[in-house]
Amino acid sequence: MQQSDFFESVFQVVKLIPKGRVTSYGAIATYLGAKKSSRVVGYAMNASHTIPGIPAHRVVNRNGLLTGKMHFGTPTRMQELLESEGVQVEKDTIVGFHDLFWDPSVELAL
DNA sequence: ACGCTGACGTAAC
DNA sequence: AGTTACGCCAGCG
Repeated sequence: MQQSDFFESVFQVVKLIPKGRVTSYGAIATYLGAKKSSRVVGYAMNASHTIPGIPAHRVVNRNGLLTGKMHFGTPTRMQELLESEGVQVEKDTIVGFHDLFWDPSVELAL
């Protein structure tokens, strides 16, 4: 495997996201020290389809919007998974996103 | 081999 | 306050 060091790092962080918590692409990018590469983080998620154990549904954009929901096979799959973990989702947006936000640069820094 | 696009985010206008 | 442009990197036409 070893897609790219950046991809690999992203996958590691995503896999560390606790159940019932969510994070943003930018948060991961910033944690990796490349906040400008937030786009690449999202792109890494796309590659996560080829790798098992990547809860990509726990990763949303800065607005808490399920931008990648359409990539889960069904447009509602991502929302279903989040709600299944206790995350309230309304209109494809995570309710209380700021409260459920899991920042790797903070959580992993401890 | 070259260029466009794409699960984002920040800055500028 | 809303819209447009740019940066980043890899996959695909």
